[in-house]
Formats: sequence, structure tokens, C-alpha cells
Amino acid sequence: MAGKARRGNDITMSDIARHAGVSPMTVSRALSDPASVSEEMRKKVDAAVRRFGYLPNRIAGSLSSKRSNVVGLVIPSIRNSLYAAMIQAISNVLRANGLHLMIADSGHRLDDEESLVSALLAQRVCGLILHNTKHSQRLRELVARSDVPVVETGSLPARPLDMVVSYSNFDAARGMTAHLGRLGYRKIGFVTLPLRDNDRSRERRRGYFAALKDLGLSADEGLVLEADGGFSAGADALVRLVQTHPAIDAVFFAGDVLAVGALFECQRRGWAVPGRVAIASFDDLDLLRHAVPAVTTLHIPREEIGRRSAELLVNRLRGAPREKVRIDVGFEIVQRESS
Amino acid sequence: MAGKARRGNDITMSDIARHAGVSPMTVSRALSDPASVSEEMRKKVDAAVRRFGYLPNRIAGSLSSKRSNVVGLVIPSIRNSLYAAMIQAISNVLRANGLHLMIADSGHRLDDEESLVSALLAQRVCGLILHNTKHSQRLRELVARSDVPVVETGSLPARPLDMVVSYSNFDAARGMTAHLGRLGYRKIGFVTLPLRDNDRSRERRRGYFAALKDLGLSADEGLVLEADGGFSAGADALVRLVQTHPAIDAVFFAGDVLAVGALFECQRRGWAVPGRVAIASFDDLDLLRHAVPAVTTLHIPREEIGRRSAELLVNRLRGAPREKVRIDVGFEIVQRESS
DNA sequence: CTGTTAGCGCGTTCAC
DNA sequence: GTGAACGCGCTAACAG
Repeated sequence: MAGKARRGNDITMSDIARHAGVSPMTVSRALSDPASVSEEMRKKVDAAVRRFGYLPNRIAGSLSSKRSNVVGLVIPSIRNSLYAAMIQAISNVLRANGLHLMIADSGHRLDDEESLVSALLAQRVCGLILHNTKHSQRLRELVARSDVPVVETGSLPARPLDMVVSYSNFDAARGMTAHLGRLGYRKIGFVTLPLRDNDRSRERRRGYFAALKDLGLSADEGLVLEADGGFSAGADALVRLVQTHPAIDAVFFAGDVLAVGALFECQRRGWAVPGRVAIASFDDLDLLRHAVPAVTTLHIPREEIGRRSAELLVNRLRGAPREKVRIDVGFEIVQRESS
Repeated sequence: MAGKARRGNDITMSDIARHAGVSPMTVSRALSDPASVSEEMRKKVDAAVRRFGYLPNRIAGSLSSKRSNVVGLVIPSIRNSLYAAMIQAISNVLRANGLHLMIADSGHRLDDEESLVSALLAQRVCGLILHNTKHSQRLRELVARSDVPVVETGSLPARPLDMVVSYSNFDAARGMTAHLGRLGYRKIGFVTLPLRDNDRSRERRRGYFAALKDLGLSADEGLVLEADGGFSAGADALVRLVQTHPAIDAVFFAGDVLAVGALFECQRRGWAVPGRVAIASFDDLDLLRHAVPAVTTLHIPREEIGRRSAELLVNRLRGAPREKVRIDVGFEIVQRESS
């Protein structure tokens, strides 16, 4: 499946050259590096370009120069506002540097990630950003062979492909759990997103247990629930926890909008937050700040992650030496009214 | 700014051909149309491909065949969950058809849209989806000359570039206002997103006024407020309306999360919704269904818009005749507790 | 500063 | 069913 890119009578660089009375090479230079050409030539070329509405063919340019200006991005799900801030930041940085963005959605599936990366490499992207750090073996080989700079994000892997910009899911979850402990909560529930094929979720759960241990609280598997994303899932999880463990005094939702769903459920049932049960969330959605009560959460600098990832790629493309970079952007605990 | 796409010793089709003991042409065929090659050849080629981890160079392929497999998408803002559902749908359809997606963010600026489209056309995308229907003259020329299929969305323009898949902002806003009238509300406020460079916002406002007229209600300019996006903006707008027009009994928020911000503000102030003031929103964010009270809103089938837009492109690329298509996907009024 | 030559890695086209 | 020749539109490398 593919389509004609343009009709037959497309205007080429030679056409422009002919009409400007110069060589194609001069046109090429006038367009890509105007300073390298005399003003007279430049004017002639510019005039012809405007007159015919010439658009250079970047495909041909890329093939010839062996350099592309497209960066590939693979994310687990486009439909997740968390990533939107990151993508926006990536897009801004790339654009400021004349680069373009090709986005692919892996749907949280590892094998799909592999085929997407291979498709992106076939398109000869000049860099890759992967929001995922657990990869198939073949993906690792593909990437290694391609010699394309890669930034991984989403977590801090033990064995990075190349560069990494992320925060530690373990530290963050541990930090929030400890925070709740410090506030005096003693029976802290934990609701996680699906753990399968998702090391980010697993790290968060590990962090939760580590903090319990630090706090000298006993780990009760019954206080941990796995939930799909979404408001209802959060609501259901909260209700189940409260009903099965009436002594519960706080719940930490380690994912997407779960906490808000739970909060709404409390409003519906008239359970005071944090009076009956405190609520904490992961990720600083705008929503959380404005909800009533405002929700305690972890602020992950998603925008910064995007920006710095893109900047690292840009630097590499500009010739920065190939060295492993590992940036931990950290996180922040935002204490609000819900805890 | 651009980067080496790969190191020098990249494997080419000729390399594979040599090692498989066949001609490059056979490799090409074995990969793009396996059925056109004898099983023996196919096996030899496949073996060599796997052995060397060969990845065809789609850049070269596109240049040679004059067909690309990348679709360009321009949206006003990546950071807007409304578009996420649409993008996801587009991405799914394209992927199922072997196409890729290049995303650009115009930041709601018309001149940026123009330069982005021209960059995408330079990349020789095989199709374009534009979430915007008001374009610069040069953009219209660019697109016309390129002969690339285009789908516009976001509203139903009087003078489409090519194909259109959208709903009518006018009809939707009018429908909701009429709905509020039918429910008995008589002093209906209206909060719009910025009107500048945004025909979608303007259409919505027109729809609001048209409905007031239909209802025989007087149009009071003081009941109309322009607000930036975001929760706070919605909250502020509501408070201002209620304070300047104490008799107000409903407010229709024609944009993004404004309604939710207002609802939260009501919770904070103890204003009953819909007792003191009814609230209606535009666009069926998940959030609205789960808020307390659940918010009356317009359901715009964003996912359908994305899916059908992509399908139209795919059909064209498959050879469907070039005819103007205009699909109105409609909308639905979702009556909930807030009105 | 400008032009010439020679590819980039494929697919189209036409022979066989 | 397979191969050889040619060209896609541009840029690297070198010569002038």
C-alpha cells in the first residue's frame, strides 16, 4: 500500500537550474547554503524557485546525502495525555532544528515495537526516541546495526541501548509511599496499572513495597490491586479496597486518572477525602490540581523529558561524540488537599 | 540540521543479491511481491536477508518508484486530548495499510501551517490530513500543485481543498443551546475559546446565537465570554457570569475542559449544579461522564473522524477516483446530570 | 565561487 | 520467472 507522491510533471532542480541559467549544483547550494553562493546567483535561483513554486525533493536529497531529517518516536499509546506534553516538547525542539517527527504507536506490545522500529529504520530515520526500555533481542540488534542515535525514556534501564532520559519509577513510587507514611497513614493501599509487559508498572510496585519496609509497615498483598486504566477502574479499585480493608486510610494510585476516578467515587458516596481515606496519584495532570479536593501527586517533568531527549538527538546529529548518556530528571512530590 | 542515517558499510540489495546468488531485481521482487518469484529464489533471498539483517532502504525505494508511504498530519496542538483519539484512529488505519504517520503541530498559527505543509510536501508525503479548514492562499496553491490527496477536518468548509470529514460546529453549538432551551433554561451564558484565527470557535458562537433566536431569547453580549483553555479559565468565566448576571441559569462552555473547571469551582463555592446554574460542555471527554455531577455535553465522534479520514486517503492511494468527498459525521447531545 | 562527473539504492521497463 | 539497463532527483567530491 502506497501512493503516487506527485504527478508526473513535477518540477525538478534541473528545471530551476535551466530557467535560472545556472547549473543544478548552484541551485542546490543556493537552497541549502545560500552563503556559499554569490548574490547574483542566489537572486536568479530564488526568482526561478518562486516563479515555479519549486519544492525540493527531500527524498532524493536524503538518498544522495545519506542523511535524513526525520526522527522516529515510538510510544505505548498516543491516546494518553501524559505523553502529549512530551511529544509536544519533542516536536518543538525538532522543528527548531529543521527536523521532522514520525510517530508510531506500539499499543504496549513488544513485538509491535520491534516491527515499528524496523519500519522506521527502513525509512532511514536519523534518530529514535523510544518510550520503553524493555526490548526484544532483535530490536537491540537492529538498533545496534543501524548505528542510529537512540534515546530511551519511561524508566532508567539497567542495560540502555544508547542514551536515556527518564525518572525512576521505583524511586518515585517509593517516595510517594514514604510521604504518605510521613503524614501518618498506616494502612496504605496501592493500585497499579497492568503489570504485564510493563516494567514501569512493576518498578512502581517495587517502590511501594520498599517504602512500606522502610516505614516498618507490613506488606499486605490484599492492599495491592491491579486495574486497567480509566476513571471507572480507579473507582472500582477504591471501593473494593475500602470494603475489604475497612481500616485502610490511604490509597496510592500509580497510574493514569485512576485517582480521579476514585475521588469522584468518594464524592458520590460521601466519603471524605482525606477524612475517610486519603488519595495520592502518579503524574501531575492539570486535572489533579483543580479537582476538589486537589489531589496529592507526583510531578514527573514530562515536558523536560521530551525536550532533553530531542536535544540529545540533535546534539548527536550535530556531531557530538557517541557516548552513553543517562539523565535522571527526577520527580517531585506535590502535597495537596487529598492527603 | 540533519544526521547521518547510517554508517558507511550499510547493506544494500546488491549485497543480498550477490550472497544469494541472484540478481538484485529478484531480491526486490522477492521482498515486495513474493508471489512473483519461484520458491527456490525466495528461499535463497530470505536466507540472505535474515543472515545479514538486511533492511530495505525505503528512501531509495520511494525515489525510484515515485511513491511514498508516509502520510502527513497537521494539527493545531498535539497537547490536546481531543485530538489524541483522532490521531490514534488515523495511526491504526494507516498502519494496517503499511503507511506511516508524520505529525506536525501548527500551534494554531496559519503561517506555521503553511510552512509545515510545505515541509511535508518536500518529504513527498503521499497524503495529508489537516485539522483546520482555513488556509493561507499559498497553502492552497501548494496543495493544488502537489496533487496529493488531502483530508480536511475540524469543520465543514465552504471551499474545501479536496476531501472533508467533520461535523458542523455551528450545528453542534446550536443544537446544544437549543437543548438547554428545551430544558427550560432562559438565561444561557456562553463561554468560547479564543476566536482569533479559529473558525471553529466562531462557528460555535454563531450556532449559539442562532439557537437563542430560534428560542425567542434575547441575545445579550454580556452573557458571552472568551476564555483561554484550561480549568482555571472555565472557573473564572463562570464566576464572572454568575456575578454579573445573577439571573443566569445555564452556561454552555464551547471548549476544552472549561466546563470541568467551572464545575469544580461550583463544588468549591457550594453552588448546586444544576440547581444554581446548569453546565453544558463541548466534546465528550471521558472525564465528563465521571465527574460529579456528570456533565451534559456534545459527543463528537473524534475516533470516527480519524478513521474515516485515513480510510479516504487509503482509498485514493489505491486508485479511487479523485472526487470531492464531504462527510458530515454529525454529533450527539449527551444529556447528563449537570443540566 | 561555479560547474562537471559520478553515484546514492532502489524500481520500472523491457528483453530473454 | 529472471535479468540488464536505465533513471528517479539530488548532493559529494573534485576540478576549474
